[in-house]
Amino acid sequence: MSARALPYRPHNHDACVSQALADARSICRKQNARLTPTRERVLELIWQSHKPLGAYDVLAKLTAEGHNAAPPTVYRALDFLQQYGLVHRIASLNAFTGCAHAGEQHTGMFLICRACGNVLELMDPSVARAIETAANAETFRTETITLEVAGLCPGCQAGQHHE
Amino acid sequence: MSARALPYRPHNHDACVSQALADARSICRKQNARLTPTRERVLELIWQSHKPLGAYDVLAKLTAEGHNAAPPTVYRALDFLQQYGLVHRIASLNAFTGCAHAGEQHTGMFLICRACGNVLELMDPSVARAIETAANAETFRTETITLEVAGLCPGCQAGQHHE
DNA sequence: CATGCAAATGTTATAATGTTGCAAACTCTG
DNA sequence: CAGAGTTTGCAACATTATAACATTTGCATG
Ligand SMILES: [Zn+2]
Ligand SMILES: [Zn+2]
Ligand SMILES: [Zn+2]
Ligand SMILES: [Zn+2]
Repeated sequence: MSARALPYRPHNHDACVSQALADARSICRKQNARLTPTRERVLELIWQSHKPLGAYDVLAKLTAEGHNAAPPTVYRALDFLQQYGLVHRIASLNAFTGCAHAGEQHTGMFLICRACGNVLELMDPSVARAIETAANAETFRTETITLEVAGLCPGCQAGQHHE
Repeated sequence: MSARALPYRPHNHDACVSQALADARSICRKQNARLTPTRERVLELIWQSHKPLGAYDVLAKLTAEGHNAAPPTVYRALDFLQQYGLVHRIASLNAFTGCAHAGEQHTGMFLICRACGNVLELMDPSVARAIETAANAETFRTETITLEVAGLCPGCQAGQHHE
């Protein structure tokens, strides 16, 4: 057995967040994209949760800390972050999660625990290949893949629901 | 080359719809589920379009034909139809489409054309297997899979956008 | 047939999610 | 600094989905 994936066991999540922000700054710098304070703060808020955050969750957090924000503030920041591959939108949850493989070419596959709400992003080339093959067989030109798996994470299978 | 899949070429779609309704009646009868007039009409409206319909599209059609319907009317019918595997919800579109393999055990994979809006539902065991394998490797217990591929259908790759 | 229960529907209101349009402020460049 | 392009503030609005409660319907049973 391999060790449990990071979101499923205790760890210094502040370090994850710092790393993600550092990566984001680097990615944006390379592409001359402006990671403005609001955008960076939204990214940070999203990373601070292992569970995907809804746009209005983010909005509430911004408002709570005195930021004068409206829905477009958040949606624009999220659009930017998605565009540069820093966050993903989880369609089945109407929520957003930090990309665990920012900068790398990948097709996100999300394992979403229905009990604890945590999400693990996988990068599995063989899944991506199988999907491509199936689409090609129909002469379909693939552009974006939405792959979200709902179920029970290791922790919650045992009944011990964790945060 | 195999022939194009059904939605991508002209065919007698009325026959598709009739068949789908007949199947639905049979499936419901077997399970003692009541395919009431409203539920059946919603299923028919959804099948009559190769493009997924939003709940409010369905509502508008019902209203247009004199049915005294409100949002819950439609959402309840859709919930029922989903429960018995007669329609699928496409999360990335907030819309619903008739299930092309009702009654069969399957993981739906949807090819969604961003140009013409048509959706083709595939049933590909090797894709399902690859996803299961990847999830199992993380000790994740899969319950439901959302797999939606956006891109260009064969017709629209040539530039000839069709209905 | 009358009664009673459960499932289904009607009805109104409201919640949750996402967008448009325009003006003001900011940032970079020459 | 002037001008262009980008980002933000702000108000209104659009779309999607649900809650709560009353009413009706279908069906089994006495
Ligand atoms: Zn990612
Ligand atoms: Zn869990
Ligand atoms: Zn199906
Ligand atoms: Zn097309």
